Amino acid sequence: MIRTRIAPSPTGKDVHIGSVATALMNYAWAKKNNGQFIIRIEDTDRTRLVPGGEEKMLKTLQDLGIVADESPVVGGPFAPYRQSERLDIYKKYALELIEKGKAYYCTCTPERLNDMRKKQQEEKHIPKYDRHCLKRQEEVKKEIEQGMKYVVRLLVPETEIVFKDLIRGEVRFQSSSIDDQVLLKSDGFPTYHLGVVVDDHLMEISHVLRGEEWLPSTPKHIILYEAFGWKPPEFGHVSLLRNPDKSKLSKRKNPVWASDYIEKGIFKEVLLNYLSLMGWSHPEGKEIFDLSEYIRVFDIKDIQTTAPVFDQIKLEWMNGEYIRQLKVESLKLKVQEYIGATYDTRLIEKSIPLVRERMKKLSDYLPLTEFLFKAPTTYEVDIQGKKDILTKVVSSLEMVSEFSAQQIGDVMMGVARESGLKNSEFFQMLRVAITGKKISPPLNESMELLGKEECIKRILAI
RNA sequence: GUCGCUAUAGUCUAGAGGCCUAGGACAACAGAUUCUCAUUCUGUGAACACGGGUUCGAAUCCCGUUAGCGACACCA
Repeated sequence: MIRTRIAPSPTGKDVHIGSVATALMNYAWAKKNNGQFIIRIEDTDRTRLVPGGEEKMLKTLQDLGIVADESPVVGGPFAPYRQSERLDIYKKYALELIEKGKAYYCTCTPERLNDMRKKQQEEKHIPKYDRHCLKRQEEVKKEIEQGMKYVVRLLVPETEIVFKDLIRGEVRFQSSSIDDQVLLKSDGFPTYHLGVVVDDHLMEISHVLRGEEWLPSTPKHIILYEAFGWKPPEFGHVSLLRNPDKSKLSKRKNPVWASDYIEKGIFKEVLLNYLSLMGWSHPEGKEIFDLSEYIRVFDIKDIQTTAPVFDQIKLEWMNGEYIRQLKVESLKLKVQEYIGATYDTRLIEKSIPLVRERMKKLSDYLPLTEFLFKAPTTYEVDIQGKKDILTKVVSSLEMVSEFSAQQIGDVMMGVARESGLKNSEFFQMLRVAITGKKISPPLNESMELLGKEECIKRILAI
């Protein structure tokens, strides 16, 4: 049985797009194999907890269509799915390791640890716990009985750890470079390492696809699995998304929350489609495809090892492609939902065909069509000197019987010819008079939408 | 600093020893269509990091160098 999971920490205001990318792969792998996809919340760091972060994260994932079979919201056979509610479990397993001699108590203070590391750094040694407490366990136990704060540390054995990464192949580490990891913190919460191993085992996770940043921690996890006598899952480490300068994607340099993109008017399906193309490509070279197709053709063995730069330009191009595929009615609904209910429905609907080719994202709609809802108050070009021509425009417009784009165009061509201006000059002047801008949707059609009266009013206002 | 991962155009990628005078997409540039912008269409420039091997033959395999990134917490 294939069971995958993502284990995000609610330390941000929403789900990180990097998490969305790995969630997508885990989800696809589970669904492709008729398995289950699980969301587990790893909220063991109380100092970094962001209020509301978990709810938002869970909701976004749900909205994106990455739906969990088991999670804190829907529950499941291995509940609870929130680590802060599983404290007893971690404690029990930490004690089991101590009994087996695979872990030990430590009462070293942060101060002592700091001093120790400082000294090690000065002597150019790698900072590593000196096992001060390991040699005095009886003493340490007494200290604990007297109420002293303590942690549980993993006793890292002297060995070589070799494992086969699903994406990178064989990877080996010497355990001598690994510190005796803290497993249980002095506040009774587990560290990531304990929590992730215990839960992945208990929840019967078969495949762990996670960010490359975890690769150096994997030997620690394997040591833990061995200490418990458990079979580790398959690991696959996915490359990290990058900023344009190739550093790890960060909010200082890039929008990183899924909601940043949704709020800009990037479609959810586009975010998934684009993210799926980070480090993976469709076997037929297709760029545009939906989630069900992705699930059908996705395979872990096709995941690339190089770390991709997240390119907003290409993301927006893709969104534009989706926009142009939409029917007028569907795009209208999306636009309405995006801009709110205060705009004239009829105008929105009529304007969609005019701007559909010009939009890359929903936030492009309003800047493009503002002039339809409101007369311009400023003009990008000074057309005061063209008043005599504009007067002729007005009288010609007044005579148009059927105020259609076609008729308006015919009549305006006539005025343009008489005006002595080049077509481009004439129409730019008229465009500015009507819209205030040098660039706009097709002018004749726009004028038709505004109606004869409004057009004349706007020209006379110059 | 130590350990690890990675290395095809500005970017995303195809490529699993001969099919590669390296393919596609975004971006750029040029042209066509056009009342502007956009769409659409056509075209152009642009890459196998470097050095050694292995082989009849290497973008593809091996080693080294360089570079980038990541990890070295009572954070995940």
